[in-house]
Amino acid sequence: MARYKSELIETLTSRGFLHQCTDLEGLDAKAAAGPISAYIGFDATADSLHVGSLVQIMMLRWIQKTGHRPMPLMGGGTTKIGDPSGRDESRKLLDDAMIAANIAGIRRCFDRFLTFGSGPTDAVMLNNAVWLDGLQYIPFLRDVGRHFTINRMLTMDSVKLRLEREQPLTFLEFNYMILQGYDFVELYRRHKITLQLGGSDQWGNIVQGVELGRRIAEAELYGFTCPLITTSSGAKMGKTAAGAVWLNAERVSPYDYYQYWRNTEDADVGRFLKLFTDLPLGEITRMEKLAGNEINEAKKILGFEATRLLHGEAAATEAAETARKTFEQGGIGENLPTIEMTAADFGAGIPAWSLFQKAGLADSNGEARRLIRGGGAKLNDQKLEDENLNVQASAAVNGVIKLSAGKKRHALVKVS
RNA sequence: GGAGGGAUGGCCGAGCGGUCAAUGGCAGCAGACUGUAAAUCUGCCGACUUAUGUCUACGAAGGUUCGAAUCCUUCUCCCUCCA
Repeated sequence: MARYKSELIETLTSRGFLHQCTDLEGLDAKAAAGPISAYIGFDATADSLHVGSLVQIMMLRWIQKTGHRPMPLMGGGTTKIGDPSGRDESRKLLDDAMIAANIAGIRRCFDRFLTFGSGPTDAVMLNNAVWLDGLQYIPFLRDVGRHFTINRMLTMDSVKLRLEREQPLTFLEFNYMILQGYDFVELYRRHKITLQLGGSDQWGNIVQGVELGRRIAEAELYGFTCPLITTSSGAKMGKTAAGAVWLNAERVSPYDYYQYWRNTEDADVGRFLKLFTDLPLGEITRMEKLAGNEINEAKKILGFEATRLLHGEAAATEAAETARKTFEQGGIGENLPTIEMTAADFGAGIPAWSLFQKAGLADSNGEARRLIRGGGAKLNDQKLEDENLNVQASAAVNGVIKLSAGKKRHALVKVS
């Protein structure tokens, strides 16, 4: 059945991770012959990764699960430059302290998905600042710069698109791909890394690295990219009303994370199960066949599994349970966002719109009013007709007032 | 160095002396339909306890005017062309 010799390539291809590879057969043979080390570069532009990076993280996870060594590379050095790929404007430059803090935050995300350590297949987190910061300009130009032609660089999409749109591209950013290519060679020399993975937008940069390795280190390097993951309706992964879906629990709670996956579009369920969970393919194939209402069961599994990977079994169970109570029983789930108030805070009563604002279901009082006027607000599951309704502390049932904005957004007010 | 063009709400983009809290589109929120989906249709979409009210806002600071996003001056940043 298997089309490939190595478990690694068989897994990655059958689960939908393959977009392009520099030499799929060669890589397959190498992976079948013994453990290899592979890396993916991550920018240190925020203190957490988000769902947009999850495909890459899952690739590293499979690297490890199939007996190889995953090496997440932090762009401590390259973050000071900014990748021009896919953007018209230059990135803001970050200073060292911020980058260090970001790297520490990102490390916590990785801990969930990879096993770190010093064993042969244990992950090690690397930072390209180690070799980039002390780089000497003239030697670098002579050793590395000579292998890059401007002619070639101008044809790279990241550069070409910027120029075609007549957007400025600074020399600083122009150097990004050279440094990324150089990273690969350094990683080969230092850690015997022979495979770079990345998103499809990194293809050009990856190929540069593979070629540079062949030229200056006689290394046989491989590049492998995964497709840019979008939803079936074309939206990029990981963007919601509230902003990016971060992997950090402080930014996005396990419950919200669960809900994010629970609300996946029908057409994406199978694909996402393959990409974002560890479930066996056979099981996923079975779930993909579910149609109509039944596909919701598959979405619950997707939500649970994705949350379990990131936040652990207990948090996933709790999130699923909260969702079940809230949506299927119309009751009160424990994990809903909650604010605390005392009976004294209520005084003679608080207007309904104010309560919605305080509970975080509306950004401003005006928005809360509009929500109620538009008929989208509920208090203890009763539709609110009057935005000025005076809510007393006694409105609490078992010490809790449940507020709802629409069908999906709920919050609790605990009255003590 | 010289000559032009531009900077408008989360984004794109109209407006070019009053009727402008500012047309449109996108995004977002809510309602209907459903399955906590998608698509579609409808409403909302600066803030203020809502008020034919006040305040803040059209790059920044001044000025002209009864009145300025719109006119003038200076400044900042960006782009294009010439040298």
